[in-house]
Amino acid sequence: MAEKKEAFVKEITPQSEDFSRWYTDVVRRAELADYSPVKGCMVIRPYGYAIWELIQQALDRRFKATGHVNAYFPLFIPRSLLLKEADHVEGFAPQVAWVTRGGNEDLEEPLVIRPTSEAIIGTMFAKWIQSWRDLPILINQWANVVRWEKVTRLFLRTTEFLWQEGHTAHETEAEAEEETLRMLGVYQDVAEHELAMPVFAGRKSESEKFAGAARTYSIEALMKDGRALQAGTSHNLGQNFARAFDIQFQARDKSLQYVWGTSWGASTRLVGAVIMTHGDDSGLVLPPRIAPYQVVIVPIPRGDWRETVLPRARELQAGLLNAGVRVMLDDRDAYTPGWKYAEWELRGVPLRLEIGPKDIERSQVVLVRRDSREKLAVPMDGVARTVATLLEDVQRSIFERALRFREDHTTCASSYEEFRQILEGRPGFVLAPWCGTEECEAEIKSETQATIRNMPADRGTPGGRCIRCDRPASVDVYFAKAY
RNA sequence: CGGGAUGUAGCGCAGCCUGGAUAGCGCACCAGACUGGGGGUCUGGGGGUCGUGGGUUCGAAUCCCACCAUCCCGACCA
Repeated sequence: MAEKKEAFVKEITPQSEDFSRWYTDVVRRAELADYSPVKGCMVIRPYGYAIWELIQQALDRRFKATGHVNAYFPLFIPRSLLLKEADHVEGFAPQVAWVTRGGNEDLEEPLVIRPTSEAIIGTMFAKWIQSWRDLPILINQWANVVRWEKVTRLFLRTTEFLWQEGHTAHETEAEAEEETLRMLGVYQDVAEHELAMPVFAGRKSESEKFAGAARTYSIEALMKDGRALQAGTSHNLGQNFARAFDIQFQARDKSLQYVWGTSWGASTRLVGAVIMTHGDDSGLVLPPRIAPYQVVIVPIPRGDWRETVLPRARELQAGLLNAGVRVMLDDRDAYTPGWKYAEWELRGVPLRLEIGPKDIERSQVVLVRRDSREKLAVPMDGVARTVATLLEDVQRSIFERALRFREDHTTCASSYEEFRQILEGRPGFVLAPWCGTEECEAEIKSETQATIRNMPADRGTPGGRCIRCDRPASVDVYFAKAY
């Protein structure tokens, strides 16, 4: 069995041997991305970008459905604007790239390349908002941002990355909180229903919250190596940026008030999350909803296949396209069928459709699932329906598999000893009570490398005691070693 | 940014220690033929500023210095 598995794939380091290397191998071999000549910056290749586009669409249609509109703000932010919100500057200063020269002259005022756009968007909001009737403002932007990272990894952390950032302004605190949680819910929905990736949604600790936010929420996913990955964040900014950027409106009672803000973002990191949630030793396993090709047709070239098999393959392709399936017909004759099987499995295509002379004789095709490698012969009539059903089944199966994995790797700890043992032996999420102090949080981090990922909203712990200091704890929190 | 490792063809590597003639191997790539239901076979072929810059030397992939890049492990982050 092990030998057989070996035969399926070359060129990829097994996950069990070196997970990091497996990840890099898959990204490069599947042609999702490549290193560029620019330090810390990657090139997203067409296949990887196609995945991103599908994720974008999944997010974007939900943003639109919740009343948001897209806009675009400048890449550059004048230094003085960034400085306006104290926590914000302090948080981002170490990661900011500066532009100090334009053409042959030093700039009067240096520009930062946006690490995020609160400053510039807040400035514009101040101009656009006069009255409560202008509220809420619900804007999203798709953009690139730059954060000067010291250590980079393909998709997970690069100097420049693509994301979306939503920015909203509201009349009341309650509305802002509602918006923050609504968008957190959108992220959770996309993660679970499009990416088939189960996540824990919850609130970040004070030390982990966004620089300048009142409250930060996140969705946290579990990668196959047992480390957690933050996959999306939503911030309630309170009135912090409103005060810093003077975003005021005349309220219904004629008084002058500061708006309540939110911002929320998800990035190309999601592509990395998908890879590490579903991938196996043969390569990528893509959720059908975001797979650039949901089906690959491999014709079996035998004898006069170009006259017999290929036309049928084209008909199948047309039929599937017609049914709204993203399908690729791999009719290259420089490669053998076996080679193509391995190649498209490596690239994570959820379903393979084989058609050869024998199948035509029997009016059938052979379908093979990427997730289970299950092979089944199905009648050629109605194949589009079968494919649609199977795609849904793959989508559901890989979500369930990922969910089982997360459940198997999520444990409750009641003592610090137990807590440490879990993190050593079987990495994953550990749910444990926490007293709420930064001291305990920091000590746990330095002693175990685990950080607080987030705090589930629905988990109070009456009578719980902090895992670290044994003082009464108010909340259960998810700890994990994280990316 | 600290600790460690590695840079030789698209990818993976050998050669370096002990300097010497035309820098090799596997895979990939190109041409053709035979093939084809789980990474085919044969024949022929193309491709290298040996990471970059300096130095030592009659001579450097090989020795020395600096820089750069990538990976791994830590501190910071989406």
